[in-house]
Amino acid sequence: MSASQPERGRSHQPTIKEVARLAGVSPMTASRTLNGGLNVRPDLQERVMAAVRELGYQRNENARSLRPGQPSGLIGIAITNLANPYYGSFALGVEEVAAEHGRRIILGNTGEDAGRERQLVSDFIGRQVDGLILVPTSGDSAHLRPERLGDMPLVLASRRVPGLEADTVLLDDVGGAYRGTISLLDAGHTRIGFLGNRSSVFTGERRYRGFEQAMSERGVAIDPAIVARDQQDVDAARRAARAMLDRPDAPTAIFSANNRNTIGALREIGRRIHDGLPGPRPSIVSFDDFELSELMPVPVTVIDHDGRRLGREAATLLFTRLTGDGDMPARTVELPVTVEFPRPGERA
Amino acid sequence: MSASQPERGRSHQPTIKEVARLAGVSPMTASRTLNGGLNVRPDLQERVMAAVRELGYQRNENARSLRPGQPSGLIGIAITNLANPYYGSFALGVEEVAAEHGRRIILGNTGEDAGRERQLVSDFIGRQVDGLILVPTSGDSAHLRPERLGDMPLVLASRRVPGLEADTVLLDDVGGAYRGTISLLDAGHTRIGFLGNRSSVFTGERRYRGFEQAMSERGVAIDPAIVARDQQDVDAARRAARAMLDRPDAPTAIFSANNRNTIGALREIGRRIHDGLPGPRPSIVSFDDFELSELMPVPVTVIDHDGRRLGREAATLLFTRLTGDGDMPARTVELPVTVEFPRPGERA
DNA sequence: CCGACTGTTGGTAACGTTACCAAGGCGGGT
DNA sequence: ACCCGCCTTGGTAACGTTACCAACAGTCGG
Repeated sequence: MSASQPERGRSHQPTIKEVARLAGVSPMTASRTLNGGLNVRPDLQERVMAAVRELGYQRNENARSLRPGQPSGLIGIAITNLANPYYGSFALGVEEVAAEHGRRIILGNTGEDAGRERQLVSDFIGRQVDGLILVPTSGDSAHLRPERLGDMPLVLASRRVPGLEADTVLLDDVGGAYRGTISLLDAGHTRIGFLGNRSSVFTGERRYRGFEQAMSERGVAIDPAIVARDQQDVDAARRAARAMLDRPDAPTAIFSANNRNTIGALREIGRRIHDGLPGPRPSIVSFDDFELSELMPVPVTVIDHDGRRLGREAATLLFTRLTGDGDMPARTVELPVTVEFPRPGERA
Repeated sequence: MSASQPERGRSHQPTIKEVARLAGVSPMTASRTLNGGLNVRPDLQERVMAAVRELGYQRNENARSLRPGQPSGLIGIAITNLANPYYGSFALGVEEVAAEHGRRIILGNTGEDAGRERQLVSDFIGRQVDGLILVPTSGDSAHLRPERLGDMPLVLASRRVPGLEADTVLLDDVGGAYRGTISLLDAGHTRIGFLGNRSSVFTGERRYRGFEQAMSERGVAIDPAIVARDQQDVDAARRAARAMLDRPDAPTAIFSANNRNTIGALREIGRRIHDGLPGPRPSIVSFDDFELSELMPVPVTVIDHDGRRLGREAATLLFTRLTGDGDMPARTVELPVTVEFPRPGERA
């Protein structure tokens, strides 16, 4: 699987020397023209530009960045799961800000695999990226330590890495989960189930903490029997929801800490309604928005957040560090989330 | 917005010369070791590898690809809208296959802007990408002509570019739309509305054609009054659906040619149900899947397709061309779509 | 014991670009 | 008229890497 297969020869990209020859000037004059034309006679500039157009010349950025001090103009991004629409938006936000700064992004998908993350980071460094933005996996993170990264600027998104000081953009997971849970308590629910990720997942831990805070603040006990924190996919979430709802003391509301769990829970609820099973039709609070939540057969409150904005903030942090003092202390930006209640009356 | 701000100095990446010095060999021996170690004494290889580990050496891929004939190992991708989950999956598919071939992807978002696409392609070429994969915009495409691209391998995805011969991966838009429409006709519907894109959009045209084919085959007339082909976003789709459903001769079913139109139509239907408005509760056929379609208040048939697979096919076409004969004629792969009916009984 | 061949190593040059320096031309001030 | 300084131009070298060639050591067959 290496890159050693025979490659077809590009039909030859013109170089600056050929441009210079065609324009009848030295490569230096052509280079200066292409870099703003400082101290180049206007008529020569025109000849150079004409030659550029005629040959379809495109500067070789790789060769350019070879010279010391020249940035490559590339930003490396590693994301845990590009198929997740939220991270697609995130990548878009980063791409936009990068483009505004004349940079491009190299993108890799880790699939939550720390080994793949290490490999990607290493490759990015080999391509001389100007900085790294990553949604870190929860595995081994030795490859992100300062002694390995040198002073390569690094921004973490969505999650922190234990023991690593770096610029970070996060959501207000705790606050969002707290407010979502409070809304259930305000509506009179006292038996609330929880679906989420295990505590080793950074956001899983934070969202559970927000849930816990709200419950304890209102003096409502958390029943471990209706807390399920180990679902990674929709089917597991559905099974966990089923187990909860099959209980005689089934919850009247469910807090779901992420999109996968919400979909699973709603599938299970849909099945029960269709099959005419008895038991509560639990309200849902879902961390992560999804479209048409207002058309669900039970009221769904969503805790919404903006992946694109998270990406933009991450890129902004990176460029601030890139253009400013590299030794400033690590900063953390925590983006607000919004709690959107079911539109009144739009639900039965 | 150029890259001319002061950059912080990287703390110096070690070079192969430093590795060689530390290992007590020449740079050539170090280079050979790193490239497979052919004809290098094992003990020297070990010294080199030890030096690599000690210095944390990472080969500079940009310098490497400067030598003629060396591929850069980069694939350029331009996508119209990364925030669209379908294209996120597409990018993931490309990334996976690229990674299997030891390549990385540079990703740009065009936002349906032909000028931006031109800029991205030009930049990708400047970075010496080994190939291009794009979801083309519908604007001017002069920058994609062979005389501009040389023999840079190019794969188009989702859409063709008029007058341009290139490897292409498409969905079976016509067949999917045909089968979806047939399913409505089979269910006894004769008054079917259409929501989609204008005919200048490649998929918009193809999906309408499939719809048309099914209708004419069954001898059912298409009423232009309930055909709306100019909606780009959810709100416009909702307004178009509303106009149709407000008519005395409202359709009893709607064919929606894409996700945005489906969401808009369903929002409008949800509103009417909630407000208790009279009129039909139209069944929907939706080109593009979405989660929880089975929980909608009206039966939804989805025409499903796999963005990741489309991405994998696109990348496969590219690598076939890259490793094989560059002059083989352009190929087109048309991926099948699946028509998923509402799960029987799961709907009222 | 010699020649040929194989295996191993290193020097040189080149990829495309631009920073640095040197040199030439021109204008203005004295 | 002369000199100084600025504007303009081009030559050279260097960035990190590796292909090519040359050189040398060791081995084997005759």
